[in-house]
Formats: sequence, structure tokens, C-alpha cells
Amino acid sequence: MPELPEVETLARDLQRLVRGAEFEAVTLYWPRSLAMPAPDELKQGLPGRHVLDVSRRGKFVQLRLSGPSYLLIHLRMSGHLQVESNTDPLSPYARAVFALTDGRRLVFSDPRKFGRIYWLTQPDLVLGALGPEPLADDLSLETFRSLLAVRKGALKPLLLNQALLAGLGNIYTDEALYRAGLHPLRKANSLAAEETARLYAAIRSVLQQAIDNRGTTLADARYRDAEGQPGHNRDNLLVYRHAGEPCARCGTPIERTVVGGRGTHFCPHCQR
DNA sequence: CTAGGTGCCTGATTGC
DNA sequence: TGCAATCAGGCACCTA
Repeated sequence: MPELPEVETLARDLQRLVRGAEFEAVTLYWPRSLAMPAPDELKQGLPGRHVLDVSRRGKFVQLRLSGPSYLLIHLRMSGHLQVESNTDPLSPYARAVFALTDGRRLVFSDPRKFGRIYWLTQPDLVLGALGPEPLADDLSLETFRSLLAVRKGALKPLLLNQALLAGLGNIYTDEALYRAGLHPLRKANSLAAEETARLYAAIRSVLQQAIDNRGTTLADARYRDAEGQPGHNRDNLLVYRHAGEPCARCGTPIERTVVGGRGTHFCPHCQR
């Protein structure tokens, strides 16, 4: 499933591929993929607008358009964004197709139909609830510490909370906790200073490494970049979907449990 | 604030 | 072998 590194890769691809492009028409094959506005408003309002730039905030792809207005796309579980020629065969899972005036199209496909598209003039309406970016220069260790210090809950659900920190999903949360040597059920406000520092460093290095590898593509969660290519970060996953296999550090079998309703992988020896 | 549950969805996996 | 039930999971939304 696309998390921060996959969305970052996608946004960089789209910045290179569609910056400056102009929308010609929009076709919705699954109108509920459009969270806002009403379908007719998008179909009438988008043609003629240009893509000024593409960026990422949390797990949202953000296209800043002329006007100005903003097209925000959240891929959720199974969403894809690809740029292709309008003569290519269309994916059977295409939910929204943005035809460009240059003969290409931006296709949002999404087998599970969980992804959502927003078109609005005030992006903070959607993005305003997000916490800080984990990789931002101004997210200091001290800021991170203050986020956790006042929280009573377990680390795993907290790190998945986008209002606390924006961009972590199930894969990189498990990987970061493993690298930091912290149990997913540890209470956030119980961390020693050194443990907080380890977690802070682990989150940032896990995410940066995944970006460097253009994201994680698993066998069934078929993440692809804007040109249809998989990422190659899979070999860097040490616990996620490794249940029963020996821990890379100590050899103890990796366990899988459910925390907060989500599959959680950890080493019972290295993570207390 | 925290914890737990449900609904949204369908391809893949599991169970009998 | 084949079909039905279950699972996976990000997020909104609900209740306690």
C-alpha cells in the first residue's frame, strides 16, 4: 500500500511528467472516487487549467493548478496514478481519467475503490488536519519528543495517526519500531530520552531509504510509479510480512499480532 | 484523550 | 477440485 515513500516517488515523477500540462477533459468511471466537488463541477471546471507543480503532503499527491486550485489525490490501499498515451489500453480499474491536451492522460486506477480525489481552492481544508512531515528539516528531535511525551497510547497506533505525524503506514511503522528496538505496544509517554532518539532516527532513515529505492512493491500490493515501474525497496523490509522467519539480528522468529486492528510484525526478543 | 468497533471494497487466501 | 467464507487495510465515523 502506498505510504510516504511511494507517494513521494509518484509526486516527483508527476512533477517531471505533467508540470505545465493542460487538462482537456475528465471522465469518472466510479464517481464516488471523487470526494469533492460534485462530478459536474469538476468536469466543467478542470478543462483549461494547467498543472503548475506537483508535490506531496502526508500520503496525498498535491497538484497545484492554475486558478489557483488544487487537485489532491489519496491512493489509500490500492490506488495508482499513471501517465500514459491516450492510445494505450485503459485499465479495467480506471476510476478517473484526466485527459491532457497533448495526447496523454493521467489515469487514477483503484481496484479497491478506497482512494479519494479532491478538487478545491483551499487545500488546508483537507491537509490542515495532518501532523508534521517526518522528513522535514524543521522536525527536530525535541519537537518529536514533545509529540510523544503527552500521549498515553501505544506506539503503533500513534505512529499510524496522521494527525500526529503524516505519512507513516503499516509497513514503515513496523520497520521503524523494529529498527528502534521498541515494542509496538510500548506506551509513548514511557520512552527514555535515548529510546525517543532511536525512534526518531529510525523513522527518518527507514523512510529515506525507501524513497532512495523508489518505494516498496509487494507481490499483492502492486505499487507502481507514474510510468508503471515497481519500486525496489522490498529487500529492505526486515519484519513486515516476515512472520515465522528468523530475526536478522538475533534469529528469533518474527511474530505477527494484531494491534489496533492492524497486522503488526515484530521481533519478541529485540523489541520489548 | 484513548480504545474499540463498523463500513467502505475486491483480489487473494484459507477452509471445508 | 471448487466454491464460500475470510482476510487485508487507510481512514472516516461512531460509541463507550
